[in-house]
Amino acid sequence: MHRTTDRARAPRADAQRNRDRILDTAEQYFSEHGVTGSLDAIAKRAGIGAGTLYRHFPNRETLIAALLTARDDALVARRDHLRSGSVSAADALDGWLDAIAAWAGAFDGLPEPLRAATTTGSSPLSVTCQGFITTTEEFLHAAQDDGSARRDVRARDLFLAALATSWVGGAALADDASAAALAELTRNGWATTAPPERHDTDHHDEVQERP
Amino acid sequence: MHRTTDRARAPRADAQRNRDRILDTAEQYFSEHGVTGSLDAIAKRAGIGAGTLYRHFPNRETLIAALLTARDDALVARRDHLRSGSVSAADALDGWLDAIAAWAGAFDGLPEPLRAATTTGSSPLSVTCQGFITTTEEFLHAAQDDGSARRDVRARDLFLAALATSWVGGAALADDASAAALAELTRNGWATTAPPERHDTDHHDEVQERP
DNA sequence: CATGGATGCGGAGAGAGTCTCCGCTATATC
DNA sequence: GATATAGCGGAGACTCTCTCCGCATCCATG
Repeated sequence: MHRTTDRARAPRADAQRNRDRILDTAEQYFSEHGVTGSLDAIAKRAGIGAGTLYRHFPNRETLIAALLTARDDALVARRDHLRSGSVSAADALDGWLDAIAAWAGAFDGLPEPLRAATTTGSSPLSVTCQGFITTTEEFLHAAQDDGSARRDVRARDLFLAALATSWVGGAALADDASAAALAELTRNGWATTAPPERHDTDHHDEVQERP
Repeated sequence: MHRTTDRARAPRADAQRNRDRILDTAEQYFSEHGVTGSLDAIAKRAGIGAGTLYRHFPNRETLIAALLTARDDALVARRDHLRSGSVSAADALDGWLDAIAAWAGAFDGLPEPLRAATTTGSSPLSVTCQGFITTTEEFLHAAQDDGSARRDVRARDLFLAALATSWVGGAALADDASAAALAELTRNGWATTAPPERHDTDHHDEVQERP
């Protein structure tokens, strides 16, 4: 035996390089063809063998998750900005849900695996989604506490609604207006006051729970 | 030449029989495996060759559309019932959207091709969807006219929202409550009055269009 | 620098699915 | 019955996912 410590050996340089190449290529390929694009095609374009791709990312979901962690940073930044910003709780929640929808729209077809991940606990995507649901909860509670959000709404459902918004606007040929409309519909849904134009006289006279 | 008339020959009996077998088998298979189930497997289970299946239904979408026309009748019946029923315009719209969501949930994964069909004009599913959007428009207009629905909502978007509801509750392991929540969210979204419990004092004081 | 074991590479190929092609069969008509 | 033909079936071309394993590469050590 040659090693005296039991720390793992440093990762091989080529392995790291290949991983990066895969990620770069996948980012580009998924942008062009959506998240259902061929993985073998990505390997070929990246100039590596299929086996290498599958060793780094055993399945499509893992690859997507890795791709998304890069973007997670942006979302976390947005969260922090909204958190510390001077906007109202309602606007913060609104902004956050917008951010989720935008994030879920990073690639064509992305909402589908995200929804699957929110309902089937065990996958790299699941933990990401779970984290964002928790953040949604935070914003939602704040909005509920100051009376600007209905109390009979759950964070998980708002998250799913944001995903759904993204899903509706999904496929290449979709209609942007529809996604916006669904987002608006959702906002009207959770807000305590039916917004006439947006930011109107807020008479939150009726906030009640559903048993 | 043997025929003197130029009438088309009567359709072959086996063709009709095969078509029916395919439809029956597909109905069953899709119920078990969702609309993405293998078409060749359906052919095999139906006891016919793959070629026969593909001659009758050149692609999955066509098969789905054929399968759905059977169910369309139920939806049309529901429409007529709601139309002539004594319920309020708001309840009619609500009931109709419910019916759409239920229809779109007939098979796992059905919402996806339906959404695709609503945005890409040319397919058998598209015309079906278009028809239902038109009906949605009818119910929506009625509700808008009596002030129970916001005027800044489009029928197409409500249809997509119903599809989205079904999509959220989609995959086998999904959470029924979430689908219900999204439906409720949507209802709160289009109704002019934020429903405290359901059917409350309706003070539709603010109905306005968005430019 | 040399070397040897661990680590990672790559691509052939198995398996599953979609869809086509075309020789043959079953069917409707005469 | 005879015959023209609509329709059948399944082999097989193509695509995609994913595995396996002989071989190349890298890094730690002497």
